[in-house]
Amino acid sequence: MINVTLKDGSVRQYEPGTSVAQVASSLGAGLAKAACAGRVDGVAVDLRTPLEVDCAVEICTFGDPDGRHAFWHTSSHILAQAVLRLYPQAKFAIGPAVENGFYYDFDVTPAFTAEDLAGIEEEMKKIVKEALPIERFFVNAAEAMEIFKDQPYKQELLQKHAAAGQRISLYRQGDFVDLCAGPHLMDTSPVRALKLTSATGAYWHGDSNLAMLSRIYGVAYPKQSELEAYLTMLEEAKKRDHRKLGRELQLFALLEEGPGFPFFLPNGMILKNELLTYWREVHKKAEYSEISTPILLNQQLWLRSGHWDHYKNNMYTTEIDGEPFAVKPMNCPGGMLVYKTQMHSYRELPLRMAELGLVHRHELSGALHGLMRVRAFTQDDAHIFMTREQIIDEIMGVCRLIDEVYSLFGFQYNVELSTMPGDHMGSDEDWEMATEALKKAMEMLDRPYTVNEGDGAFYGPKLDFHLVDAIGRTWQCGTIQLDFQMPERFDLEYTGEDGAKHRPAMIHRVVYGSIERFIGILIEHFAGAFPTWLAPVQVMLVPISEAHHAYAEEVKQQLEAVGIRVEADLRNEKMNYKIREAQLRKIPYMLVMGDKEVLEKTVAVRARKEERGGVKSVEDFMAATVEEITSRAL
RNA sequence: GCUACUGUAGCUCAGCCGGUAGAGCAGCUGAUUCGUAAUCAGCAGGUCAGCAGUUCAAGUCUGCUCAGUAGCUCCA
Repeated sequence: MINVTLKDGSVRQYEPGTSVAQVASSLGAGLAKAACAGRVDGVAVDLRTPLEVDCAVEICTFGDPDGRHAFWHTSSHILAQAVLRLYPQAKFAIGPAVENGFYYDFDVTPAFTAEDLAGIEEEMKKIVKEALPIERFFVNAAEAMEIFKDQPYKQELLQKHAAAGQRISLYRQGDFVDLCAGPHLMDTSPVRALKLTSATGAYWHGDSNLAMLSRIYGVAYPKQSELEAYLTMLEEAKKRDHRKLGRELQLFALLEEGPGFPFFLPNGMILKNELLTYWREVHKKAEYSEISTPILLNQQLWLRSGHWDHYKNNMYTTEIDGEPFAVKPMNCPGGMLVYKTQMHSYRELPLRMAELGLVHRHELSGALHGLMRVRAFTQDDAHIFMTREQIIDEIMGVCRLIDEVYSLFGFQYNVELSTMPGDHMGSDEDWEMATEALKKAMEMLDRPYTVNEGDGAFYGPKLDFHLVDAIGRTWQCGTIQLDFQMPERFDLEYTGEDGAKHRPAMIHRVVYGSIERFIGILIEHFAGAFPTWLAPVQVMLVPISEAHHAYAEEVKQQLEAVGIRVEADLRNEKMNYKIREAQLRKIPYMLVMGDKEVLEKTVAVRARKEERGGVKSVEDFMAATVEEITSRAL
């Protein structure tokens, strides 16, 4: 007998070969049929995995990651089965569960379009109704090749297994058999609420040199109400889309005349300038100096920096007096030249030079996305030149700076360490040393991070800071890159204590990342209702009728005198109309003024934050608002 | 760049089987002077993304180009 320790700690005995599902069903009616997968000793397993040794078993449901995986994976098989029934000529690639649902890739001609989805969805619902048992079985490589003789993509996948001499795991549900490691549900019936969300293209193996397949995405839940909740969440997310809000709040514009080149409107410019003012304050405190370098520089410089060899495809070029020039895609080479304009002593190090540099990169047209992905953007860059001994301290200093800035906005973030890519400059030893330095700094700060192998910049490894936005997407913003290559290429030097010349080490780093992307994320994070210090208009004055205009003008001058951004709505409109409009513009405060206020020299405050509302003296309102703005309260 | 889709007034959208463009909001003018999310009336707004083609006739059909959307690839 095998001893099985259950989730609650109790121990039961089962015959060898009993499956996790049988354990589950012995624990209570319905469990085995529910949308669930099993875990044995904390490892996700298929429910029918036989128990062979003493173990701890827990049963997971749709609510946890393993349960979802099994549920969505089975959903993708149902999708494939439906496609097999309706499009027998389709070739099957792969169909995994993903973060929010599942997909399956097919090779069909013509490619699937959105119109095809309804029919496939209907067929899927039939398969769910049929409650087909899902059966797992194993074959050898030759048998598998026979089963998939008409499926070139499956055959390609099988070749790896065949070489390794492995037995091949297959799943069958009714007339459909797929190559799959599982886990899956026991049968197709729990997939009650499903929806196919889109039909798109996707490269085979994610490689843009290979064939483009037709991918169908879907979501599925055990209950209709859960599906509806998910769809509602998507609708809510749409409402805070920065492209929509950017237009409505007149923050920025993206016009056909400049694809990927954003225009900042007056309101957006206020927001941007507030961010930059704060940025300069923080950097001054952290002992950075500020420089500015040209946008256009001679091609010779880009050859020297390595950008011409490694980044040419993304660079805009032109010619001046017969000489080739390029628009800068990065600020570093300019920064190197600034360093070289003078001799440097070890006494000056670490030398921190910041630059709000406008860079241009030719991104693929299909990659552009509002302010999040553009072709011209301002990096809040800085280059730190230092001795090797100072590296760890400087990295930690930048980490703390990034944390301080992100915290101000209430952002969560996670950190990734990206290591040496295939296309890189410099020796393996330098890369090793640089990577270790980044790791060491993170360990000393006791910050968690994940490793992203081979994703570093061509000149050095990096720590990437990913902000988590309002709907759970992550965006790469801050980055810290340690670089031994540029100082070498540009022959940078400093004079050491010993009077000899030494090579400084260098860090590239950004905090916001790009001002444009950061603004995009801020818009979605706050759904356009910015904290008062960032709001383009902080206070709207709403006189009830013309008789109160003079008082409104008077209050306006008082507020302006202390630096509050205020507008008076003196249009010939009803108060309700003015309030509605100010509300839609997401202005933090509305001051309503009628006979009563004029007489008492007060204002009736309608505030976005409840606690700031009520009737107040102008002085009290001003003092509280100035405090809120200067403290940059959320 | 690739796959699929979309493009009509500043914005949101209608426009059937091809017969020569329509609404609401915003804007302008006038009336109205009002207590916490839309006062009423009138006026003005469009080379139907662009360029070709089919047709007696194209917003509508076809092709190409441009731009956008969802993904893929790439990335701050």
